[in-house]
Amino acid sequence: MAVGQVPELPEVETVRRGLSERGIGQVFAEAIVGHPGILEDCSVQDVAGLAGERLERCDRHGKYLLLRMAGLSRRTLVVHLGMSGQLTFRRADEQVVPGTVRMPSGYVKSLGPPVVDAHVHLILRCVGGGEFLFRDPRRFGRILLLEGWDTACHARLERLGPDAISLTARQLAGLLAQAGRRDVKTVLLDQSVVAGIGNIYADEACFLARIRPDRSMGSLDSKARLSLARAALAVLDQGIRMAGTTFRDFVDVDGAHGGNAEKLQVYARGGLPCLRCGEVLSKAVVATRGTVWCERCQR
DNA sequence: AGTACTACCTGGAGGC
DNA sequence: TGCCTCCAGGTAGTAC
Repeated sequence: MAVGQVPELPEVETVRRGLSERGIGQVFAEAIVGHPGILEDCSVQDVAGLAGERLERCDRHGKYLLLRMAGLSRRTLVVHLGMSGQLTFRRADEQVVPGTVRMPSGYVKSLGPPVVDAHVHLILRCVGGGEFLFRDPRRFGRILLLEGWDTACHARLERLGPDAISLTARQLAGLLAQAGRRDVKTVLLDQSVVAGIGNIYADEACFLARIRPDRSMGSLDSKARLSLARAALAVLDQGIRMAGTTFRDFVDVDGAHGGNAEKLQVYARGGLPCLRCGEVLSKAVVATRGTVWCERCQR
């Protein structure tokens, strides 16, 4: 079966944590754009102007990484990993060799060296050696450079709803209640309702909550909405603890794969038996996305 | 106004 | 073996 890999909230959070460990305090010596098409509302020259800037902190809103620059400019380099984006860091004195690393959760990840090829669209060289690499074969990723730390100044970020894991289950359930009569899955994927949920975690949340993804959100009572909200937060939390889901491309800043793929209950399992009841899992297009659910478990 | 659909893009998988 | 076609999906823009 053809499967994708999508940087959703847990994957982007995994990258953010790695960048915070490896990148904060680094001063950029040079910024090189490989493919200008990934830039949005900024030029190659604008990005080159990052030379001399120091990375002060790394935040995240939904699937967007927010690299905050120190100093007078206080600019923000915004990175969206799109479908296949990777943001890795290579230390100059570091020979990255394939191996394993044990996560705090106990999961052992495999390590691979960052690949440098024609799909690397941005290189941020650091003073003293080392470099950030943005690599994105499908080029759905985007890079923006904002003046200041206020991300609401750009339309793309201004229309985002609150970050999913900043919410309590009750708060999230409340947002779902206001989301109209669209399919449950359509609402979960709508970044203006809540930011961070993509196709994988939407399907997993529906399965955990025992709710069909093609039901109208308006048909859910308050108890079901709360159940769905709790399920969404639970699958996101598990994804973060497992350092993300890797099918093919997703890696953290050190080139390590995430461990969540083996935890998935429905995503990419269409036609296989339900892990809860044994029923053959259904697969169809819902909200214009490949969607898998159990006819028996999900109502 | 709210909702639905399509273009963008490339690598991998499967068919013949 | 190799070529061809199809499929994956996040977001903005367009159409209804």
